[in-house]
Amino acid sequence: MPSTDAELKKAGLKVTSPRIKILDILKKPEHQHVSAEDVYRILIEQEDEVGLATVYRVLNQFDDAGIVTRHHFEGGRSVFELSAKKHHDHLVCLTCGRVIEFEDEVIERRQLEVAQANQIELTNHSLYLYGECKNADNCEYNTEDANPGRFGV
Amino acid sequence: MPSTDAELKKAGLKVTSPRIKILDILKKPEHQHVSAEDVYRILIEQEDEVGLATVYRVLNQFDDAGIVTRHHFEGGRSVFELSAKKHHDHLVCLTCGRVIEFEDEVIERRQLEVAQANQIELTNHSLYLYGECKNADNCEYNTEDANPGRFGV
DNA sequence: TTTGGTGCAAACGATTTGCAATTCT
DNA sequence: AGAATTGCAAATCGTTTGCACCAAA
Repeated sequence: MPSTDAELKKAGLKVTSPRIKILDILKKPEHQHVSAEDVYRILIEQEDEVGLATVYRVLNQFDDAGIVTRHHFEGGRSVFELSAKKHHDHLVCLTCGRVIEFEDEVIERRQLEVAQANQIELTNHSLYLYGECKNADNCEYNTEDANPGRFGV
Repeated sequence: MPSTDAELKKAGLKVTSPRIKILDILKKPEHQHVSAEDVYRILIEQEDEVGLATVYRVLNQFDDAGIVTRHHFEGGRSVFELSAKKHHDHLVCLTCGRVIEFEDEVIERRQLEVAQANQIELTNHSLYLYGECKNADNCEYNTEDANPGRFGV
């Protein structure tokens, strides 16, 4: 895996302090799905002074460069995620906000067939499943990771 | 099918002129997927004076009442559609903005299985397929219905 | 040095809200 | 009458931009 610096260079982006910090944040497993405001808040919490506008700009550049993928969850705001090596969809718990990634061959194949049947050349798709954890134990609600209401319906 | 008036009453909403006009617009087949601004524009075109704020309020009330379903297509703004008698997903042409509704048993079933496997009680889901019409002929781009860029990536 | 990047504040587009005037029941 | 609804303008929210200043190559 290339270093953060190398990744930025490869994307044709100058290696700057804000970009390094933001990319490093996105790389942390606990920050798999964050909004621009989330990133901004995290930066402030770790005492790094980066303007909100810069966060938006950098995130957009990362999106353009293919470093991150932008998602439109219910609720309006954009959520970013490090571009996965592998395609996957999302299962979101509406109670605790936990996001589970999954991939289903059958669904993927059917999507292509549906598009085909309608004479459409599929360029991309988005599938989100929303639900609630069956056992309170599984549910991360009340956990420090919990972000209740964030994906509220 | 109940009259517009009856539907509003059943939803516990007072029968007012703006609500009747908006619901009637939503019922037209050519307005299956419209944004609040779309509705507002249509109202003005047909010489009906209704405030934009009212359009938003009414659309939200309809959503709460289950009369319409709100969608979050790529691009930010919300698109509303008369609640379907039958569940379906969407296939969107990014070139002409045309929206094709479809339903696929296999996909539906797999979704439930995926949720089940992850101990999540599925409450709802959203699946959007984005692509481009294969033949320029099929593509409604340049048609009066066309709304290019509206769903642009 | 030269080109691109950054912060800040103002600008934006979509949507919501406070409030006084108006309309259903 | 009395409660719900509307219009308008001001307020929000998430996001983008103009511009003077600063930093990487």
